[in-house]
Amino acid sequence: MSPLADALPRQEIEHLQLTAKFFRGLGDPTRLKILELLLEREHRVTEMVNLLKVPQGRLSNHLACLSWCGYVTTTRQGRNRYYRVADKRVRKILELARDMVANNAEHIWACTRLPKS
Amino acid sequence: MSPLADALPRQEIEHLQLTAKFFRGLGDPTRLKILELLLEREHRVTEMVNLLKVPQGRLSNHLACLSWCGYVTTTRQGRNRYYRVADKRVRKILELARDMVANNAEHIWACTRLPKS
DNA sequence: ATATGATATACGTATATTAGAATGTATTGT
DNA sequence: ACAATACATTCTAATATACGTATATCATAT
Repeated sequence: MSPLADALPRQEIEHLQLTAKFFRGLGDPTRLKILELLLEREHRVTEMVNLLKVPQGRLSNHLACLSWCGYVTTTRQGRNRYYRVADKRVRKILELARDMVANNAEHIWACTRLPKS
Repeated sequence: MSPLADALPRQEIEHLQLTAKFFRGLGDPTRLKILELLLEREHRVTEMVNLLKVPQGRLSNHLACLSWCGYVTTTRQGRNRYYRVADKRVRKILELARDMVANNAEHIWACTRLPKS
């Protein structure tokens, strides 16, 4: 049962849940770094594994997450799969966030409320 | 130990973690709805409790989260506290997200990978 | 057909986040 | 001072998410 179920129609709740899920796609440092790499140019999985030094399986999971959320698209070429940023809006969102975070760094860092980490 | 610690300088990792935390602030439907309300006009806590029908304590927690992340600011007037959106960039981020989600709704919804819910 | 390279998926566990409920702190009115 | 109103904080249990590791798939080369 959604916490908003008493106040809002189901359709609106679902849309909010969807958007929340969408943003959680950006809520992980590894995925953000992947997007930074892909904003420069497309990459294969192995390239990113080498650059980020994270286990391949985990990277694939993160890539799947980004893909589901619509941040990246892929094409296959032989046994390689190329990932690239799906949309110009991704860059815009990240730039806006970067600016806002720059103004707030210490504050966010100090936050010990709901998001613990 | 951060998963990126082998590949990136500490400062960059911290910035990524900060940005991730910032986005997780938007990763909850209740907080998104709060922001929608506040994009129309400022609100007191009790007003939002009435509109959203969530327990006051929980709403305060979400508001604290939004405040730490820099999405909202507050002022006190007597025993009321008024919340408002802190920055025009908040609206922009949410609009970009709304557009992207509209294009991807079924896809995001179907995602059963990392973010389980 | 088999082996190899490249990528994807699954599962158990640790940790992070949210909900639920109760309690605490200011501020105003009487 | 006392009660009432408005809001914030804290604790615990339930749920969600990321990690670590192992394994599976898929395309190509031999």
